[in-house]
Amino acid sequence: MAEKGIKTKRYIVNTAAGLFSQKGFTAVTMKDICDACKLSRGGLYRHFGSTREVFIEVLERDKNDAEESINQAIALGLSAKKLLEGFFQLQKNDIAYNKNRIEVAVYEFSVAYPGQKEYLEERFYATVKIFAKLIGYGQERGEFLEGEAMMLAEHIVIFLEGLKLSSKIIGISEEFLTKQFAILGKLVMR
Amino acid sequence: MAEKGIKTKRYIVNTAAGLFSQKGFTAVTMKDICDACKLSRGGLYRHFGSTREVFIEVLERDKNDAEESINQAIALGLSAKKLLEGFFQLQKNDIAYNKNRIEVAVYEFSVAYPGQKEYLEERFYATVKIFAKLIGYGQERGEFLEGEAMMLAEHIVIFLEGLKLSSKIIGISEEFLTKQFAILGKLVMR
Amino acid sequence: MAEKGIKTKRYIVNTAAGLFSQKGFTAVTMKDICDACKLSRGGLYRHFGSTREVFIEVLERDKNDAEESINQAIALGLSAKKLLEGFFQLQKNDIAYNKNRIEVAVYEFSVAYPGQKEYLEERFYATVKIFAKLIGYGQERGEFLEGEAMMLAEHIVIFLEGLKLSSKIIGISEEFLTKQFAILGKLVMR
Amino acid sequence: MAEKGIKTKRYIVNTAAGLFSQKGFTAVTMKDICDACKLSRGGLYRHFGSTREVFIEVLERDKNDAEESINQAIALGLSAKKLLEGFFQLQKNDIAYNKNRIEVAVYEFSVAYPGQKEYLEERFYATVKIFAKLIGYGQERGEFLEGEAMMLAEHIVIFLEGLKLSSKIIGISEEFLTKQFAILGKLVMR
DNA sequence: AATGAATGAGCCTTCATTCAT
DNA sequence: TATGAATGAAGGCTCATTCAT
Repeated sequence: MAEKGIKTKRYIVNTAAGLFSQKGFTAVTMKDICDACKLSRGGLYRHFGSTREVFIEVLERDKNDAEESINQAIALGLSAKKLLEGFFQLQKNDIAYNKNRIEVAVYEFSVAYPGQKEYLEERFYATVKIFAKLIGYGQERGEFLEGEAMMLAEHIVIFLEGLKLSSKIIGISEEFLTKQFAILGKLVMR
Repeated sequence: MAEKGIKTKRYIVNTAAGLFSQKGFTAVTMKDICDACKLSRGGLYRHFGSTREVFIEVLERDKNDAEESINQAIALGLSAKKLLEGFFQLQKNDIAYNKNRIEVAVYEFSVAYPGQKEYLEERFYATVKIFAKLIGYGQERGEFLEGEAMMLAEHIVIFLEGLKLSSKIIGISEEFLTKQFAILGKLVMR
Repeated sequence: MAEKGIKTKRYIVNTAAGLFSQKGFTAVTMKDICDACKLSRGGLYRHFGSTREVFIEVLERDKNDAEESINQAIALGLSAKKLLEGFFQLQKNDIAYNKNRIEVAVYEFSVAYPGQKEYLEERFYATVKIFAKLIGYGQERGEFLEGEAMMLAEHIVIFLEGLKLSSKIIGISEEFLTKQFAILGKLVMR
Repeated sequence: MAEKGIKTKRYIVNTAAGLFSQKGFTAVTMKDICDACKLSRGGLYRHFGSTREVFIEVLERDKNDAEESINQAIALGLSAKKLLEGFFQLQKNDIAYNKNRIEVAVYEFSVAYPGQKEYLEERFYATVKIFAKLIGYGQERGEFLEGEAMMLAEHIVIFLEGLKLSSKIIGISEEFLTKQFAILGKLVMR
């Protein structure tokens, strides 16, 4: 049965995701992953041949399913403002609770494997497009200010990356996050 | 003579700064620095005992001398708008020409040496304060919109970190930078 | 049913023989054999516990059935010259078509398992004896030159080993082989 | 001073030559060489990056200086018979005292690094040429039988390879060697 | 100050081998 | 019989670090 192998693989990816979030890409070794998974060397290598392979799988796992949810919301005619605020709330939680901050690892990865740049660029723009769609939707409904939706979306995504990066260095409170997202909101909303 | 020693030290720091910018902190080894400096093991160790020591020296070297220049500008009563645009131009150049993007290395460093967090936080806020001062000055002169100068300054610095990070992954044109800085400007200027 | 098991075993031995011929003994791993046989680890281990076991089986398989054929030929009173030339032709084919060059693997095996030396020595002399018998037969019939048949047989076998070894390193043409075997022939035949 | 490094390098090559002679190429690991040299891992790697590098150096070291000695002998007008017998004596000693039997390692090496085949072929023919020269010289002086000197030389070299190979598997006495070399002599000498 | 030889620790990777299914 | 997951040992390789010169 391949069942068990797939389970182990999923388990490794989940465990490794945590490591990459904490320590970045370069600092995580196959041994770290072994230890974290309580798996022997050979056991790990049966599933992944390098941290590169594990990392790619982590990115795949995280592939945004946000797009779908936004399409649904738009189909239902929900308020763009509410939607955007909902998105911001998700990000705030991720940052406040230290989840999903894999951005720096992604950067390190792009340095270590320049050949993967296109893949990472695609990943960046996938997120951008979701925000752009949301902003365009808000503009159509008259809820948001006019402006180039794409540029604004890029601005937001870039700011979020900076925020995730900085949050590892400076202490960040709920209040701080609220204020910063309010600034972001002013750029978009009426 | 200590003269030559100081020169060598400066040379090592400059060379290492390039390495850290390119490869981050973790990926740079003492051997890398030896090779890049064309210096023997013993030669390097005479000056620095670890990559940590070298890195701190790199950060010290980069300590912002921007504060001084801003104080002078304020004393001279120059336009806040011009000043801010000048700052932005500097950042644009740094990014466009691939300079000074040591941010990710700083992050990695903070993970590797959590004990240095305060030092890094201080470094972050040093930059923030410069922007805050500039914004406050512009508000006093009525050139800038009202608002919490500190928060806005933080927003700008965080965005810049994100931009420096992203610029390593996605291709960034002059035009792109101009538009993004324009968005930033709208947050501050009338 | 043991039937299928025996078939699989034979299949493994045949496949492994090719590997040993190509790569020698030491360089072949159980994993190599698994892969070459498209068999799982457990599947292979059911039949053989180590490369040593597989190799011995390969040698057994190759055990010269030449002896029998020579006895028959002698009983029939065939020409010794023709017989020897026939043998040489077989060897030429083996070398020209890259078959059966397991000699070096045998050597490596003797280093890895010194305890098997007697077995290998026996194997060597089995071949020698065939040639000796053939030479003795030719001498009796007056077709061959006088001389110590045993020594000549050893000489031939040693030369053949050298030829098989060298043929892996230097390019060897049909013509080259013909000339070399002619030299060998001169030692024996009138 | 590079002095010490060169000494160590030479020492490693000499020590490794013994290992390769005993165990062949594939079975010798970098660790084996470390242990045999009583050198740490890093210490060995400072000089050689792989067994391949060490092995090539071993072959270089062994590059035949026989050519020179034969040229001198010919210039002095010495007896070809005596010379050939001298050469044979050297080979007998090497085999009897277990020296210099690196032939199988060479073969294994050629399998492991097919790209080095030309180099090895060249090495083979260097030895052949020495014998060919000697045989040609003997023929000129009327000491040796007529015949293609090159072919005979190849025959001798191939036989020697076979002998070195076989000597690892079968027990070989002085007497045995004397007889075998006598057979070889008959091919050449009057 | 600087060189480069050497050590030893640590991670990488591949296998032989076992075992539950 | 056969599969493939898992273990642990062994060897490869790279470094930080020290030291004699």
